[in-house]
Amino acid sequence: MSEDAAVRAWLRMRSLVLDRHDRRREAADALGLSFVRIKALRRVAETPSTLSDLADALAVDRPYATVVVDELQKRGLVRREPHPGDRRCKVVSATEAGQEAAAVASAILGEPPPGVRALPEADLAELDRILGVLVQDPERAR
Amino acid sequence: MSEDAAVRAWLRMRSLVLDRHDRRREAADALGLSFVRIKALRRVAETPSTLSDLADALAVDRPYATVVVDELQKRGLVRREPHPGDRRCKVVSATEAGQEAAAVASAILGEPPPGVRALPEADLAELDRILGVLVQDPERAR
DNA sequence: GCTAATGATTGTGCCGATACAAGCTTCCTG
DNA sequence: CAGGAAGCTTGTATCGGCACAATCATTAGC
Repeated sequence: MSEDAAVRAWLRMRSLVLDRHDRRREAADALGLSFVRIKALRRVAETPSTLSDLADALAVDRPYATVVVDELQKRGLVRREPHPGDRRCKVVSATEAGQEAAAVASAILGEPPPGVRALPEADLAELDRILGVLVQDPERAR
Repeated sequence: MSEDAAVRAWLRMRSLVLDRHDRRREAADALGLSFVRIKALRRVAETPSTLSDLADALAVDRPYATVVVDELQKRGLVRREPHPGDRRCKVVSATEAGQEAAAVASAILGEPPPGVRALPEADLAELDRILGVLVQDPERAR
């Protein structure tokens, strides 16, 4: 029973994010950047990180992370800075322009489906709260 | 205020589906099929459809839908049948093997993150109910 | 100080994702 | 029936995604 609710809820969430309201293409068109690059940009705009960390966050291998950052850097959206304390690392962070671009992306990707805004106040609060629990969940165990 | 909750809830949902619990790769590996192909397979397994409809559902152009179906057919997962009533159309449906493969995919993709199952009964019910409203929402308007 | 781990980069290469153009069959409408 | 619309297929071509292997720079452990 609750088994079913869990699966059903999950499938619904997936459907919403992946099918009914997937605006990734839109964001990609708006910025002229591919999905991964946008994800990388948004990530470093929020928390500057080393190439390795970024690679992990994007779930790609390190060499590819380098390529992605190269591209972003070529466009002046991010910069590489030496890591204080470990000269092997480079810390990637967003430039001014990068922050702006990231904001544009977030505006597009963060815009919820109309139905969400149309929700009764109470439902919205509930939804938000429960999702908050879920994203926090130390389910680092994959 | 509720503005923020809507955006936040949406971002959380996205994060959950796209980052924290994205098992698409896993499904792809398990079946030896790419994302789009799996999506196509699951779709026709549930509701047989014409190539055009499928193309729309996948958000790809028709020629590509043909390619995707070709591949699935070559593997014996789907079959093309003449559309009764319109001989221009082919109706694509899953074979026995296709149904099984689709079930495997669904088992992987439908498995919710552990946190969902760990939710208090009441929260889970709420979540499910609210998401039900959202997916139903005639937000066909993109 | 030497050797092994860690991090970044470069070079190579393959495959999936698609779009676009063109052609064929079938259907519909005048 | 003629002409055009609708649906499928084939052919062509480009591009992004991304892994792998090898290389160089640093750091860390013995």
